[in-house]
Amino acid sequence: MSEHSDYPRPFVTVDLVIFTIAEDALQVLLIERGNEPFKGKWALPGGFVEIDEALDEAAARELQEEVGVTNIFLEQLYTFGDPGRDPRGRVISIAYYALTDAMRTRIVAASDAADARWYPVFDPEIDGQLAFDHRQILDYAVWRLRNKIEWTTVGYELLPVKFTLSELQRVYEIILQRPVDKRNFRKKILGQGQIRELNETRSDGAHRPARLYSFKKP
Amino acid sequence: MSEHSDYPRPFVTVDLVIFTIAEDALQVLLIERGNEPFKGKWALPGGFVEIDEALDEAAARELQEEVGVTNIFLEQLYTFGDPGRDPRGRVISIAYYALTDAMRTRIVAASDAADARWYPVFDPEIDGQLAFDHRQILDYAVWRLRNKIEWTTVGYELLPVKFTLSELQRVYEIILQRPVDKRNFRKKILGQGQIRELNETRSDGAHRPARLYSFKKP
DNA sequence: CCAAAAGTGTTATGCTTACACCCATGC
DNA sequence: GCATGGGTGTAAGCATAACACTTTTGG
Repeated sequence: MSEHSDYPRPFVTVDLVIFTIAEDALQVLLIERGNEPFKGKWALPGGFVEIDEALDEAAARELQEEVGVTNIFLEQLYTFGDPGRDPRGRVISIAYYALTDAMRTRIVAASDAADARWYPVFDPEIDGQLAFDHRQILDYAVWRLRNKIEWTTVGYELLPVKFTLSELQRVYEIILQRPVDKRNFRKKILGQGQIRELNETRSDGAHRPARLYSFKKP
Repeated sequence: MSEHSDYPRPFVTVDLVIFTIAEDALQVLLIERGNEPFKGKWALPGGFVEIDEALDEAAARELQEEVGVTNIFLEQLYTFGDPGRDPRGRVISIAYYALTDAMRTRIVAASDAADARWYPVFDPEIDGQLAFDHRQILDYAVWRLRNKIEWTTVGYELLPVKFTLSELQRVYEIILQRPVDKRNFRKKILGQGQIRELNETRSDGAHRPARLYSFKKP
């Protein structure tokens, strides 16, 4: 690095892949674009990184602005910067992904957004509807999430504080898109020692009530 | 994203963690800083992203400029962008890591570099000598490399085209910083089906000559 | 008493680990 | 013939995968 001042400076944004589980599906928050380019298409929420703000802070701020939640799982994913990914100019975007319980969010439309909504990730309806390179970003986020739940405890982040093991198992099945064996699942999850058994049950209709659990925060 | 033109634009660079194996150690390429800030300290090679250049291209170009190699393993690592990481201004850096056979490289000093050299990564000599947040970047790169060699075939990238299994095993031991069982290692590597047995041996002194192998490019 | 989800153990299989001796060569 | 690294197989332990019935509740 020699001298700074004469170098071209691209725009830098953060884009967010915000996942939740709702209606028995993995959902991602998308915003309908109100302006060109890609008017009428759907885009991941995002925004510019302020000059005095860390990248994680920018992502957390966007998260707060878009869905009104703080303090949820948020991790840097990858940085996308192909020239031409945004027809308006050189925009480098640091993508993050976040996991939240759907009930904690309140979706707030962004200023230039005609609409914001949850979209089922694996629904073919979404194909061809994404703006910019956001299909690529979303695919990468799904790939990371799938890997991550196999060897970490990140699945809890999609559920409320108190949950049943069946609910957690369903989260895994929805993300992995394959059935999971009930007994092996319980053995594995309980064996991780990250989950606390509560002295409460939830009665959810005409069945045996399920025991509630919560995640042990470290 | 509303209007572009009125947003602050940080500088964007790529930084490279270039690994090689030499003198029975994992080495990283560092450049002695000739100017303030951090004059006299050692920094990872890096440079600005040109306005019409993809991030991967910028990283590959730096690699070519610094060590004169092309077409080696190069992967995006993480993006570092804390305000204050560079005292000269807001600089967001996309870190990459690369793996190369030491013999393929010819180290070329950068324009403002007093010196460039390989440093042993696990040598305490390196402590406190790194400029900017480059200690953090290096630590993260080592962590990624360690994970990656456990479940991929990336180890080959640090060796010449033809190599012996003992050499490959030593690469693993050096990276993981622990001994590896010879028979289990050979079983695992050969079982991956990514390596071709050559009809050649290398005689390396007063011992039984070792059979040579090469990596099957996909 | 019926329907529906909750809950619970054992066996088989495959993968990972531990471990010790003979082989081929140069000097 | 000796020193040195190259090369080889088997048994034990551990983790993963497959699999079916009983329990508890509301209606």
